[in-house]
Amino acid sequence: MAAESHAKQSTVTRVDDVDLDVLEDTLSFFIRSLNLAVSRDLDARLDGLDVARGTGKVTALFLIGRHPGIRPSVIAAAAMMDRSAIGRVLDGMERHGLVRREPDSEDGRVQALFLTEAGETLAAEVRAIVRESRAFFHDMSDSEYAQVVDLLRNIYWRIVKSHSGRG
Amino acid sequence: MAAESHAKQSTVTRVDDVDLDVLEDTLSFFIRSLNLAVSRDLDARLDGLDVARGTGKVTALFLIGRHPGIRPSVIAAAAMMDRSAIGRVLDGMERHGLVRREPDSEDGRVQALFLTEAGETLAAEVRAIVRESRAFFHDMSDSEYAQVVDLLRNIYWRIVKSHSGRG
DNA sequence: CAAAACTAGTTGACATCGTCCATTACATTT
DNA sequence: AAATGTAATGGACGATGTCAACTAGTTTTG
Repeated sequence: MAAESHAKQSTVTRVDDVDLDVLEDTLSFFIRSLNLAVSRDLDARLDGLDVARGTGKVTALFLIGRHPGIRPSVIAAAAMMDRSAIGRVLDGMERHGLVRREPDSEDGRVQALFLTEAGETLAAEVRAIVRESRAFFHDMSDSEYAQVVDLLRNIYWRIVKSHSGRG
Repeated sequence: MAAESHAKQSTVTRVDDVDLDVLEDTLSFFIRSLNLAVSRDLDARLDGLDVARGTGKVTALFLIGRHPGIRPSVIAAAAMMDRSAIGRVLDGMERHGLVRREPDSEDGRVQALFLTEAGETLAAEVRAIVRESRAFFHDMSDSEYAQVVDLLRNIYWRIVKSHSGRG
């Protein structure tokens, strides 16, 4: 479909002139490399806020805030992470006094997660910052932004659901 | 713009019913979490091929193949990575006999990178596999896929260029 | 020509992350 | 009561990205 300029090779000195080969039309490449840029940007905005570094903390903060009593495994699934990884994230957040873990009343294996006062406050701060992170994509129009979000959101939910159904 | 259902909280047991709060309309969230899923998928496809794990190896392979004599710092910029990180990636590829490093004839500080025979062969294999990775997004139509790629590609190049221009 | 400033690449230290595996505790099924 | 399955924890491991310090070569400046 796309223009496959697969012919000549040439040495380059500046990134601007680089040819990415197949990667030029590969969504996963852009997701993977933009992930680095986006994470750096978010980390900078969240600097000093107890939730910097990693997608897990922010996701956990919002999910617990929105669904008090939620269990760790649900957060793991939504963040596309391992249960043990989320466990460690929660350890850190508990240590920082953001999260409280209680045994679930119905199921003894399960933990129920709640935000502390500090957690609620932080969630509000972070919510504002996350909204501001839209600025990183300042050269996209609102409709373009909404378009990409819609398409990626669909993929996201398909994957999340397919992993919750089976294995 | 988007439906902000910011009111009620409720406990959930399944991921399917989860409300992501602001993240639901946040591009960086989907990029960050899809990055994990996409990387897992690619790693599985590349299993055993000397380039599994990490975006760096694949990017380096294609860039060197396309631009023989390219320098490490250009690859670093294109992969949105640190120069030192790329250096380590190249160490590994050199150890695996995929890449050759030569001193640049014009500038003594600079290295010129080339693929070995094995590198060329691998690049061809990986090119095919990367094309197949389109299957991961099988529930997107070709036009939707092209749409997202176009939009993300623009952002990608803006960031790459802005980082090459200044600091 | 000499000193200063800059650039390319390497190296080591460090924190984080994701994965794998074993273990404990509890539930549900039979 | 026994077996199977699920929730969470903990340790070990490898890979990754970042930062700062260092070497070496180049360009600029006076």
